[in-house]
Amino acid sequence: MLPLQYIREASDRIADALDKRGLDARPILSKILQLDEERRDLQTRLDQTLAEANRKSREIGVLFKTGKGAEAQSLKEESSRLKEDSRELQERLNEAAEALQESLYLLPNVPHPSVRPGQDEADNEVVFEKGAIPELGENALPHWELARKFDLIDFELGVKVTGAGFPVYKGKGARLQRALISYFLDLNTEAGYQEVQVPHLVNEASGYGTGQLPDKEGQMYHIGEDNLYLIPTAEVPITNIFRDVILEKGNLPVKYTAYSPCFRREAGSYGAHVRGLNRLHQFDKVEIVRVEEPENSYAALDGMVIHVRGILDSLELPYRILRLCGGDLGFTAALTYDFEIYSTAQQRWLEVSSVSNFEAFQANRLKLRYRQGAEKPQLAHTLNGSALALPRILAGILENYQDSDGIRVPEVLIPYTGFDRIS
RNA sequence: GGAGGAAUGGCAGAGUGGUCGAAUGCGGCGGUCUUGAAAACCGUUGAGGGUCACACCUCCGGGGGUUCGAAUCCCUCUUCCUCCGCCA
Repeated sequence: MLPLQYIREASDRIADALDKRGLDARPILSKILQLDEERRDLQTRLDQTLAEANRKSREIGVLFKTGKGAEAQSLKEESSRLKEDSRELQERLNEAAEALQESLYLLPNVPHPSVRPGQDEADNEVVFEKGAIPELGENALPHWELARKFDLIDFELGVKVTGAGFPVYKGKGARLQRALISYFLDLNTEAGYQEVQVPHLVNEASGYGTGQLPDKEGQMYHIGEDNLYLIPTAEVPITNIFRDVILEKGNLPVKYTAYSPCFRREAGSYGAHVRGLNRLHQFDKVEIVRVEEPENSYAALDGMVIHVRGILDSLELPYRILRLCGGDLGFTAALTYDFEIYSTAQQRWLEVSSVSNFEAFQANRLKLRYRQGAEKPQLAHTLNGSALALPRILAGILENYQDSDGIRVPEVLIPYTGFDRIS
């Protein structure tokens, strides 16, 4: 949610920037400005009415105290009348405020100046590419066949226990997965991110706080009986730690990392592109989250990109970095870099990380602020990224590290797996 | 799940109908004193709306009600604590 103050000051610039998303926000913006004015007008009138009523109440109090209770009667009646007026004003104010809120929820974040206009993923810009694509023999297999051949992942068993998209990892497959989680957490903590373990279910307020609600309701699994949602990413519980929080400037930046399973309904996606580990209902991810002061948030974003690059370099996987175009940019993000590794056996790129700056968009919903000394609190900036998402990394390792009779384990992971080869 | 108790400012903790946004203590900030620091003393110290700035309005867990007037009374929800039950 964009700060209202910002919309008042820069609605034209916002409209121009949102064109890059292919969205004409002008009608919504002018409605917001109009509702805002209406709301403020009603607020002023309500305040005046209440001020008058308060004054009379105080007078009545004084009259009673001085034993002139009889004189209070007419004041009581006047006060009652004011109270009735205020009730009506309050109702109209609530309606205006609610309408304003609804309109504000419709508005996505303003793209950063470096974001190009574009329709969809085809218009994303490749800003970096690294790593040789390995030459694999003709009998190179996609990861789902390797997983079956070496008994690493059992997709059918997952179907039996739960349903499609909930694989069972076995033996060295499970161990490799655990090794990756530990490896990522170690690298993140070394880079100054504090490790946290967070709940995997969140309440409604948290869903709103990070922007999954109300826009992406259908993406999350919902537990109706308790009105809780399974997290689609650790971003939700981690960032909501800071809901309704005022941080001291000296405590910024805040850097957290957490491992969590992620649950996504992914309604309506079937077919070859979701085969194997490519897209799951439950997957593992290690997330990094930062809270920054606005002046530093883009430097922080760069730092996160460099950090994620370092992880991919160490795994020696071929990867590229995309700057998302306006049309592909998530609702809450101002700037996003996607990381994709190349799946040699499938001959396609797989997204393994998405690193974003949300500027004040989430902070505004969260009421996440910071302050220096006696200054007025102001909205912080939030950022997050995957470092990294597991299943596709696993897929990439299986495919790119296969040879004629097995799969090598990347050098850096051997201390974590305890074996150097799957065969 | 059953029975009781509680929820107040960064923290602790007063306040049971009338200038209470709220005593007091601790903490924070500023100052006096000091070579410097500590101690002591003085001052200051919640958030949001609104205003050029004031005024003014809202907020004492959330929502609703009674009243001219609610932190204070009533209803309801949530959370926490104690006891019982169940349990990794």
